[in-house]
Amino acid sequence: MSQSLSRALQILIELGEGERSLDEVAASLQVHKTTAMRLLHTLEADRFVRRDDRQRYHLGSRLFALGTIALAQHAIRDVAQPHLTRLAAETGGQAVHLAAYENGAAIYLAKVESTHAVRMYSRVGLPAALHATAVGKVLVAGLPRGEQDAVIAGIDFRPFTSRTIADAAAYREVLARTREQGWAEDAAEHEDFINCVGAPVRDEAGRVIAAVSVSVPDVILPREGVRALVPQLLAATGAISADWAGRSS
Amino acid sequence: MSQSLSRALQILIELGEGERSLDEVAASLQVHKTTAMRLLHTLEADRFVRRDDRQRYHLGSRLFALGTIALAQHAIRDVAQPHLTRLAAETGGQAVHLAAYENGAAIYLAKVESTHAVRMYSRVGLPAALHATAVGKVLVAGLPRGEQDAVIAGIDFRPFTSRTIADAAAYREVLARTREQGWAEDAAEHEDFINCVGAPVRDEAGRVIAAVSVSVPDVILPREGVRALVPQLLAATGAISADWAGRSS
DNA sequence: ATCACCGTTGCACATTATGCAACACAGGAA
DNA sequence: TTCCTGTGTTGCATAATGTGCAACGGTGAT
Repeated sequence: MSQSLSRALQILIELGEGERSLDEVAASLQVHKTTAMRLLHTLEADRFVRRDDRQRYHLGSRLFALGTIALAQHAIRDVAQPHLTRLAAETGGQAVHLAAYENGAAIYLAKVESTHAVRMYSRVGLPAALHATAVGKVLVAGLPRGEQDAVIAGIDFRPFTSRTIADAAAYREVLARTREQGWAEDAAEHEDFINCVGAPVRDEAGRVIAAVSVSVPDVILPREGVRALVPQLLAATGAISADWAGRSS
Repeated sequence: MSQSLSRALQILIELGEGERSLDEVAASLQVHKTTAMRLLHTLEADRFVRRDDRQRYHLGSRLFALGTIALAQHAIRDVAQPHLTRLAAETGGQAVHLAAYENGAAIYLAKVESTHAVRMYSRVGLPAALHATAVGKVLVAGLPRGEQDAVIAGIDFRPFTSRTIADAAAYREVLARTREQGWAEDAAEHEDFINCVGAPVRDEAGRVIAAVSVSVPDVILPREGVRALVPQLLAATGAISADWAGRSS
């Protein structure tokens, strides 16, 4: 692992929280300001960061240039989008998400915003906890056995709510049930008062390549009401899977 | 400047052109594969790159997570968007762009696609050459004197077409004219058969903070026809500037 | 089973990243 | 205008990390 590079990446992540001065970056990294400055200048040369008139550092345009490409490289998004939109409409304007597994997390690739006033917070690009979300459970349940073991071993079972799964044994049971029934739920495990159901999108060989979820706050539908949305969810994921298979051949 | 970091950033830029294997990355960087691997693993740990089942490397989700933020940090986009859309409609469905200066280039922040079949290629996040585009000229013309001299000194006057400005002296004349008339043009200097006009968006202190352009292929409108769009362009940039001032106070 | 290819690990040392001291510059106050 | 403060920048020496080598491990095809 490269220490300099890690530091530079931390700078980028931190600038995602807001602009910074050289001194602030150096303090945050716990390095001398000269060290921070050289990293920042290197990042600036390739437009990963930019400086304003007052020498404040911001994220640069290269991030959105490459970000657009990175997102477009997830081709499943284009295939899924119309189905996600329809699913959102069919379920009464609930929030619908598409997510994929990446390096220890479920990453949101697409979303259809809820039309309701009360909603959950999410953003394309943000990771969701594998042990506390419906999409996370679906994605881990769909991993090959060896990879799944490695992933579970790396999970920090930190609690989001009093209902969050607390250990690997309980998680494995949930994964087994997810595989058996073909869908998963998050019953106020990630966020109090919000229930989700999720199901897998598969490629033509049956491998899980993404997950779709519907999220509903308690005030709109109780848990049983959210579970009642599973047939529509499964129809949508089935349709996406079929379209993906049709597209690949 | 940090050599390791530069190498890592080159990896990201290259992955923007498509997936790569470890060997391909090492060959491209001209380093031993162990060196490339360590950089890739560091990038992977923070989700700047991801690996697929076949050990191919791709851009990671952190890029679109941070990219979204980076673009949103350009607050002028939100203010300008409705005006860009209207300008595009008023000019008969031409391509309209919003750009800002960043580290030696004009960076496209927003665009309204042309509704015509024949159009120019551009993408949000991509840099445009300062010497060959209307937005480039507007942005450089609006820089403070000292900064402008430094920027011009750094320009590589490479030709895009036979009409591209070829040296700093000619460029300075064009900048002077741009300042005087309040707009600039690209008369098939960036791309054969495409003419553009551009004008500045200013903040309440009169500083140029962005540029707007209208681009039209010859087959749709000849150069004089594009110039005839300048009044509408100026009305739009004036309105954006006013809205920006109103928002800042 | 063997082979070829490609990713990974451990080690030593070559090279670069780092911090220090000094300097330069800009902005604000007197 | 001058002075002071704060912050970014430069040059140098050396400490530390990045690098390449050799060997190994794993996978897929024959």
